[in-house]
Amino acid sequence: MGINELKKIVRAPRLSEEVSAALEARIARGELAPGDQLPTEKVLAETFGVSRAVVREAVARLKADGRIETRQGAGAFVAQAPKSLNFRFWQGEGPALVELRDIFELRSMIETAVAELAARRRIPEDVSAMQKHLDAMDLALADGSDGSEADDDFHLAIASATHNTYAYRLVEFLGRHFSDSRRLAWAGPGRDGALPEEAQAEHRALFEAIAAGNPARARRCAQQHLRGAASRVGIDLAADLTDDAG
Amino acid sequence: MGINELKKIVRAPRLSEEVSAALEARIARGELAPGDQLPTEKVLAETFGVSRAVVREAVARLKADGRIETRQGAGAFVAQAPKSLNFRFWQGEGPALVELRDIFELRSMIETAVAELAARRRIPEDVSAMQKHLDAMDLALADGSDGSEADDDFHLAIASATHNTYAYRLVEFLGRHFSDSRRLAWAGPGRDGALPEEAQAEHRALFEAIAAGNPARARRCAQQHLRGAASRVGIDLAADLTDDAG
DNA sequence: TCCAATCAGGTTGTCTGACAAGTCGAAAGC
DNA sequence: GCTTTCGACTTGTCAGACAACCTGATTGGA
Repeated sequence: MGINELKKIVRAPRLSEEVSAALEARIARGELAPGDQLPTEKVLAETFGVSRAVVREAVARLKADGRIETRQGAGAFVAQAPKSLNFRFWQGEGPALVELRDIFELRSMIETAVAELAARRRIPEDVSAMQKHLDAMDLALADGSDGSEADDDFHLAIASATHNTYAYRLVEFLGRHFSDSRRLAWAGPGRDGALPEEAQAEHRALFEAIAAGNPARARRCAQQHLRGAASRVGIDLAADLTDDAG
Repeated sequence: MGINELKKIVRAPRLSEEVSAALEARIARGELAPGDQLPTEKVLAETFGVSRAVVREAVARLKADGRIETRQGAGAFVAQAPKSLNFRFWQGEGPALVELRDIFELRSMIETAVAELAARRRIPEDVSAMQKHLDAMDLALADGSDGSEADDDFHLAIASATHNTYAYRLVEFLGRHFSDSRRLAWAGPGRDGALPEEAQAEHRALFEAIAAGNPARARRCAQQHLRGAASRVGIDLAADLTDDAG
């Protein structure tokens, strides 16, 4: 019922967000299939009890997400194939452990390949950039501050060394979703343990393999690092991943 | 009416897109650093010579992308680290040919890892699903029809065999943006040549490696298949990718 | 002097009404 | 029967107004 939805939306924090979320839900639920035409902005405004301006902002958001397309004079339609990938890793509390494992695994798949490619393609500028972020992490380790940002930058520098724009963007994308767990690994359970030091050792090994231009070793180091990172948040990645791939 | 037809072809520029692109460029160029406050909507509207509604839509888009954040009463600010969930490959028509190599390369990186994982995890149901799509491609090959859909399904079946939701979704996403070039490989330049047959041979080798549960061979087959696919559209992936990774 | 409450100006969020630009189907004319 | 024209409809844009909210400065008292 539209009325019940309306009641919830009245005087809610961000009207346009509520509307876009409601439309998104309809699409996800299959009520609006790809190719279907959305109700007109006028109808939507009346349905949700908001002005057309709010509806337009909600539509603009979905359009930016690639979920719908609009044609002036014709209407708005559910997009056939979204042009952007929306990994909704978790909403609300946190990810299930199974999902976390999948994510770490995907990350491992990609970053090992990235490390390998970086070892082939890196130029001196890439190496010095990596070195810089590695030093920053050393520093953070020494004074006990948060090195998760340098950690991020280090991995991005590796991705940058592939000289492949899309690989870089994918790593960047995945890294954003990992900022929480990465920060956890820095400031989390192992404050008194040697967890960050362990990670840093892995970082250094990975760095040296890439700097030395050894693709196979870079791959192995990246794999080991990702396994370590996973284990540091309580996930065993090596369960059925024997190391015959290196 | 020649002019009007031309106008039809060249999509009319949306004002809000121009504004958002301009703002995005400013951010990318560093004129607006993370944390900086954007000019007010009023100023932006005057600057670009558009109404505030257009500016708001442009801002809404950047907000949806996570590039900026707004606080009612305070202003709009460049996001510290974009935390968008969107991985947008390109906006508009499609990638430039120069970028195609990067994309094929990324695809190769991912699908080789996917094939390897699929070889470890596949269960009988996965194998029969792959077999089904392989047969469909054989059929399409025999009667000369379009097998690109079965081709898609085959690769998705492999991704599904990893039993990793996110890996599947990533392959699905990449595949969608590759439908054009894949169709090209089927119905394109090699109508009289043996290109589809060549691809099918690669498919079969890949299938058998996964079905046999041989991760290393699956990886090699996937890599060879992607290289073949790239070469079929005129891209040489093996330029600096020696095969010491298998 | 220091601190807290208050106030004023500015900024985003929303509403309303209007017109321009474009689409689509049906009626009108040949 | 076919093409053209027209009109209703939809999205895109504009303008002005008010509400909700934030921020910094002022003001008042301790």
